Amino acid sequence: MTLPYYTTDNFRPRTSAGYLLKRVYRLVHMGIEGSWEEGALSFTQWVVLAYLCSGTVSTAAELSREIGHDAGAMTRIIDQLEARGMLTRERDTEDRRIVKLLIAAEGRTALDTLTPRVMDFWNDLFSGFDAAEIDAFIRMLTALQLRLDPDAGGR
Amino acid sequence: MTLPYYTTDNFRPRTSAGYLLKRVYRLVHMGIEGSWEEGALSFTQWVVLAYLCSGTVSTAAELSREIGHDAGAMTRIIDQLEARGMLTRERDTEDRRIVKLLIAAEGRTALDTLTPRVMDFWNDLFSGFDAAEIDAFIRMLTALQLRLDPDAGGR
DNA sequence: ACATATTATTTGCCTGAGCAATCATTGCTT
DNA sequence: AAGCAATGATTGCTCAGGCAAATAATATGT
Repeated sequence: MTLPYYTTDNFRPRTSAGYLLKRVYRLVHMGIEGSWEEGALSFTQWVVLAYLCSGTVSTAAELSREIGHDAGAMTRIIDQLEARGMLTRERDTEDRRIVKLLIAAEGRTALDTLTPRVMDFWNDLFSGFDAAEIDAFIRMLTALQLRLDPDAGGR
Repeated sequence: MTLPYYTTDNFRPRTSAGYLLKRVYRLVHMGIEGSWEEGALSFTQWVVLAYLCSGTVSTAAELSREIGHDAGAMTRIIDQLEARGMLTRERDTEDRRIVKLLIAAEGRTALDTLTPRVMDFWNDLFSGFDAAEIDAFIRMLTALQLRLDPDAGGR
């Protein structure tokens, strides 16, 4: 049994984990997307394409579960990507509820351009820290995620 | 000069820091707000009140800078809090551009109820980790924030 | 003093995400 | 086989947040 981390004395908005999580995420998100040229994909669209390309998911439902994104909103993101020729929809023949998503050539070239930029952004941000620190940071985030959403690991 | 952390081989959406940051923040946000009863403040409204109560900020502009929240949206949050009697606006007499925000008794009682719940949520989430791990996690978040927004430290 | 730049606040507009409802399809139960 | 629950995809609705413009007041430079 460990002691409580926060007490009335040491709990301050500025140094609280919630404030920092939100702030860092937002700065990263805007930092990455802001460096892309006008007319490029949005960060969220990139995430969807990257998941699709990784081969771990192939439908809208899987994507929304995996990313933790609303299914309705996912439909619209896919609409946009389809309209831009980044992917195609194909009704599954065995289970006709399912629409399989197939990344198109256009989508692959977009990924080839954008993914290295995302990696560079993170590598730049992480430069100066040693790998053990970063590993610990990511392990902590993973552990917190798992505790907040026990299903997350089983997927 | 350190080696790049991410390479084409090890960079996967699922284990990337961006995915984890977003997911953990969202789960925390919804976990906290979801545990409050119907009709309570929103999490964002609580954050604003908590900052105000801490005494480190006293105007809308300071709040939006501090929290990293849009100034226009901040006006509306303050509108809501004012409408619910949680705070009052008072035009500054020396610099008439400024509207000083004063937390009301109603606001203090709301904070007295909600703030311990937020602390409990975090303490619960952090239980099982030792303080050194949590410290390292928060130090890392702080360092990343500072690197992403160098002005953040000076405030 | 006067013109210009900056800051604080507010408003309108637009986009994107969450929620609930709907429809089609499949799986399960009896 | 029929009924019912569960799943996948989609749509309309609503709301919150980001952006840009407008307004008012103050600071700065010449």
